[in-house]
Amino acid sequence: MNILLAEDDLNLGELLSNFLKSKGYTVDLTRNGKLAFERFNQKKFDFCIFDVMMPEMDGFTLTKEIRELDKKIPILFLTAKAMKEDKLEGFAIGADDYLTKPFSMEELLARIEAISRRTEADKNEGDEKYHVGIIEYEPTYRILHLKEGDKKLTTKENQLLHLLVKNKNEILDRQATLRAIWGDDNYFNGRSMDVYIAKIRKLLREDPNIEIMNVHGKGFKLVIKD
Amino acid sequence: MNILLAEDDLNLGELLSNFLKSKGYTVDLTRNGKLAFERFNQKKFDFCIFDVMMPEMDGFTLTKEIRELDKKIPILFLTAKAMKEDKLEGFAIGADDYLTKPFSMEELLARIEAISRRTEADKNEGDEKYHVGIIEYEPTYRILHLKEGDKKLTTKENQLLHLLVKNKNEILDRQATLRAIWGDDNYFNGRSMDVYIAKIRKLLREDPNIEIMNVHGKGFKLVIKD
DNA sequence: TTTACGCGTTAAAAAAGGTTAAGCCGAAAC
DNA sequence: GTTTCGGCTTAACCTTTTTTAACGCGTAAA
Repeated sequence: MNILLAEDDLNLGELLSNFLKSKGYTVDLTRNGKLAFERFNQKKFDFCIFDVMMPEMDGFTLTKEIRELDKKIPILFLTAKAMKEDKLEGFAIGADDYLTKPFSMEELLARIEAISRRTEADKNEGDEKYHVGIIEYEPTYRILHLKEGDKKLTTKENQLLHLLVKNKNEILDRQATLRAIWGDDNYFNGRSMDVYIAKIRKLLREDPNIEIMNVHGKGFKLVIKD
Repeated sequence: MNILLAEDDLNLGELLSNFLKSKGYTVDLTRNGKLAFERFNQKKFDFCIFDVMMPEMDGFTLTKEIRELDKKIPILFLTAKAMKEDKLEGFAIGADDYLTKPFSMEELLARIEAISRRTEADKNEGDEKYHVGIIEYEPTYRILHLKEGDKKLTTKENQLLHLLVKNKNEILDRQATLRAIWGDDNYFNGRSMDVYIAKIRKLLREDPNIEIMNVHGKGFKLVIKD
């Protein structure tokens, strides 16, 4: 299982990372929210552990950004103080659990396992495979199975399509998507994204029931008629 | 089934959310009425559960706002105290049921299922399809089936028409609609809405029995003669 | 009945998006 | 080391969508 760990205290970070690795998990340690977000968009994770207070981008902001793109991934917060408001805000934005420092390693492990068990039901272990209308799509291998043969997607095409598919029937927020894939939501990246939407639309034309509709000023939405 | 849950006590909120999810429902948890209202306007829900007392916007106000836009969606209230007046007021503004804390999960589930069963008759699972006079309308795909062919609606046209149709024969409150679609009921957005009403009237001219009438100072009302 | 005010409608301005092609740049091939 | 190629960005041009402006009319309050 891949865990994304964001912790600015490097001693604690290393400690946690090593402990979890010793328990058989794969751990990516980052030292602030911004780096964690970048990492999140590069690799597929199954679990997140975020320190609340971090430089560059705090755990709350990070969680909000991630929740725009992934509604399901479990997120566990670490905090120095037992501040109730923090706790409440944490849950409000989609945290799954909360751990107050100092905590024992065993406690951490117990929480991780508990949450994993709970969310295991709808977990996509390993390779994902989607059916987009009549088209099959494998984001892991960046392949789109079209009538005329398999089409290999480029990195950006794949990232964008993957997000669209994961958020089928829901609006994929423009800004959040830009920050997720391009790292910055400036004007030019926005235009670049529009170009990619055009590319993807062309690829999906094979099935006339597939539509990537624009929600003016908000973002895009993948809809499939049937 | 999509449930909108508004509860400021995040511990309780999480508890409920997880319980309902485990029962197969899809749950969106928000921590106050304002956020709940925003969420309500972004996604299609089948059921609401609101705490009465919340910061920013309480359950009553929230219900009033929502009832301006949707007369049918079932709303269940949660309250800490067994205040009779609360209960009465709750029903007065359109609550479907009422649950006093503390309550058991089973009780909650029973109520939800009871209410759902009761209102199931006119439940639109998935894709909606309306008959506006002789014109067919599919809000999900933003399509209006006119004689001369299908007309694709823009985001705003669709949002507004959808609200009108859902509130057929009833006044669609001006301010509430503006807040729902534009996010703000200032003067300019108001004029913008008037422009859209004009656009929609033009589109619906095909059937002379359809009329979007203005209720001075209150809002608009879609009526169909026959 | 006069005076605001709210709405109806059309047109123009502004913003956002759709699409294609050209340019750029780094990695692989030669 | 140079060339070639693939992928991404930027530019250009056009269309669509939304907002703002302008002007006229009906309604309700003073």
